[in-house]
Amino acid sequence: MPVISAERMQGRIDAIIEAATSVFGAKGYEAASIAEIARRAEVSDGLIYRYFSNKRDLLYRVLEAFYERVVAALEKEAANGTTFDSRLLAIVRRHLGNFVADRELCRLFLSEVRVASDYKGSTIQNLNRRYVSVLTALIEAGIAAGEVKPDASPKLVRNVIFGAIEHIAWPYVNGDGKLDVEETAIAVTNLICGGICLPSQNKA
Amino acid sequence: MPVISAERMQGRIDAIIEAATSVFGAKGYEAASIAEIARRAEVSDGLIYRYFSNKRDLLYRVLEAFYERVVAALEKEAANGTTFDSRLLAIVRRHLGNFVADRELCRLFLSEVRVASDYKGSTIQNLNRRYVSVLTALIEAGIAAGEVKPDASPKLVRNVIFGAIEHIAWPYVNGDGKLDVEETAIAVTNLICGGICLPSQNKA
Amino acid sequence: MPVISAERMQGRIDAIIEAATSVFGAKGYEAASIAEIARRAEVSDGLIYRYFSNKRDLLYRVLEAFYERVVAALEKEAANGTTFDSRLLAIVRRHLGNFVADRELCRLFLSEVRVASDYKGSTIQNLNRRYVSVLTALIEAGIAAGEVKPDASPKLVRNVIFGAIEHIAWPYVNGDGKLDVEETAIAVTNLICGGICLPSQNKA
Amino acid sequence: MPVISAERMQGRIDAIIEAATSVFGAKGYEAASIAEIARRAEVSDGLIYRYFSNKRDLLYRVLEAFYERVVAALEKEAANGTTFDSRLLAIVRRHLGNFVADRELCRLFLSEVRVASDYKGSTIQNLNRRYVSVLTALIEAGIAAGEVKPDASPKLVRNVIFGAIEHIAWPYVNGDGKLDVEETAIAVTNLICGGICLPSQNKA
DNA sequence: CATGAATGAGTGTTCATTCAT
DNA sequence: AATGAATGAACACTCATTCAT
Repeated sequence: MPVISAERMQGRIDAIIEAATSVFGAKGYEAASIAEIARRAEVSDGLIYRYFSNKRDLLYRVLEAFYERVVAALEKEAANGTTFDSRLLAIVRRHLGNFVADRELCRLFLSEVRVASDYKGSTIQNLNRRYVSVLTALIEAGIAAGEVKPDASPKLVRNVIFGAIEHIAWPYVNGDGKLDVEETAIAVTNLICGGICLPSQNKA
Repeated sequence: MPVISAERMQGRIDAIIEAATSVFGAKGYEAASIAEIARRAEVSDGLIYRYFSNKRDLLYRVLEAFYERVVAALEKEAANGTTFDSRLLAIVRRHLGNFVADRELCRLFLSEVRVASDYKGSTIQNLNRRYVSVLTALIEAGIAAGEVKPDASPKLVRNVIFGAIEHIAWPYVNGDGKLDVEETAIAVTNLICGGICLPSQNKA
Repeated sequence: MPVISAERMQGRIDAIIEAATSVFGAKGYEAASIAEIARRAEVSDGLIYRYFSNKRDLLYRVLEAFYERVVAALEKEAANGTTFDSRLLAIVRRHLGNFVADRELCRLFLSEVRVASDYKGSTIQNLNRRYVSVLTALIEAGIAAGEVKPDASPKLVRNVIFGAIEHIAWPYVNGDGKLDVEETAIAVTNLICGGICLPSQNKA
Repeated sequence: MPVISAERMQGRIDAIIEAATSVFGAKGYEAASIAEIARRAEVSDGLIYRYFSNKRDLLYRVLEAFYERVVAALEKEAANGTTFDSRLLAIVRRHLGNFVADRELCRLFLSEVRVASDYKGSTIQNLNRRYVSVLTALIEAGIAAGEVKPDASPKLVRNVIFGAIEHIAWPYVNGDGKLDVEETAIAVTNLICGGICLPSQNKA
């Protein structure tokens, strides 16, 4: 029988995650200190270790909370739309939009987590798989519906699209340059759909 | 009149860079210690600071040496080929090949440098610009030659291609999975050239 | 609600200051190491940094504790006495006595602090000002009472007296020679009061 | 038979001392580096060790050169004058003047040497003894001539005077405040000669 | 349950000095 | 004689984590 109520406990956890989100976001993982997070959450240092096993775990939980939100939104997004083109555009637009809406958290993910050795096998990686599988599914559906070339590899296409978008968004995420979501989304979608080569060239 | 010959001096520098390459590669930047690098280079700790201004500088110099090599190779590669397709394939193939040939250094670059705050304005960034400009130039040439759609944005295309390749290569670079250079190069090149959508779809 | 009692906390601080006093006193500031101070205080290195912001701060706090004691004693001393002569003698005697009673701390102050660039504006300097102002006030009172020449500059006189005493005490403080407090106090006081020149000389 | 001429050797030594004087003067002993001194003297690091046994020795030689100059000047000064008063004033004036003329070297001496453990028994201390003995001799002469009270202790008087002057000059030497040599010299001399107490007081 | 005092491992960097060339 | 490359010891400070209170 817990001495504090489940609600209060959850409130504590949420407060810590919220504080950690802003401190990690503002300073990065290394430069952030548990003491500062505790202070901001109005909690003692030690309490953090009751709910999180260590600093790294706290980072992951911050990003999990974020990723869950983002995965849900993408999955919902994917339910809409009729044609392949429009649905692809919607996914690309939303993915790009995430970088703008949550720049700090995206930077945290790209620079501190995906690149780290403990990423493999983590909950975050599983969330990432769910996230990207939305696009894989769309492509498979596109093939089935005859909208996408039957010999396209869904996984390859998905990697090309996400890789492209992240590469394009990174300078912005890293605090350098602007990012026009709509324009970029359309350009990327068109490129992926139609390719860059002139048909005449291929015939020649 | 230097007390040691220029050759010996260069030998020292090379030994340090080589040692640093392997230690940084094996442990990552943070976990690597100057003392271990010095030991491996059979040099005193202090000597490293005669040739490199600090640990960070040493990391950059390791990657600069690598990047210079890679840039030169890509520029040479780009000089060959006749058609746009064949030249694009060559560039893609080589870029992918770099990840296989120098996995550790690529990981170092992707995980410790490109993501870091001191990347902007660094010599490495300039080398990176030279590197990617090879592709930009090819696309511009392709447009001029009527091989590439005139409304293609060379910069966007370049970002999509490099982003895609890095995204695809990352799991391998990070020590997970395989990477079939030839197969991947062809698949990516085809996708970029021809897109994924069936022409009939666009007409509908 | 602190985890340890205020007494125990103060005990820790006192132990650190005491340990620092003896280590700084024995080896001087530079040669003293935080590790040794911590060991002697039976405390971890890190704890010192909870109570003191850095090594320099620790030195200052050691001397502040000392100086506060000494200032209070001098101010109390200054309250006694009737004639100017007797009160001046008491101050001179006490100042000289401090060098004997706390040789190590005096040496620390003279050789590591007063001479340092961070002395200006420090708490120690303020304590020093309070300390010396006791003498300035006495001289002003002496002038007001007609015991001291009306054209004597209190500040100059004060500087001459403290400068003289410190100069005389230094060899002793630095571990060389003896210091007879009473004899010296009387000699200095007489010299300051009566000067060294024979009246007949001045008339001639 | 030396491979270089004695003149050239002396030239080297002088150049090193001159360079050391300015570097030590500008940065203090600790912050000065042998490398910088060597660079400024247009000499190799190693050569310094041919003429000076170590960094500390170099500091002492810098100050010896300075002190020899200053001692000679004071001894010459002391030869002039007729009355005790005028000769005392001249010595006090010159001593104060040294702080103004060679502020950096005086600071070096007061803050880095006189306070150090290796001062005792050094050549510098011997020069200092010669320097102050000029004043002792004057006082003894004053006593012999009936100008100074016969019971005045020459050594005590000398210490009071030098202590006072150094105490007064220190803030200026340390880069804080001004120093009016003439005014201060007169005030100090008068105080020492005549004392501060009113004769009437002593009779009462 | 909560606190926050206490721990202590871990390391980049400088520079006086030496000695092979 | 002169050089300057090479050495290597020495240390304050931080902060994630623990556990006595």
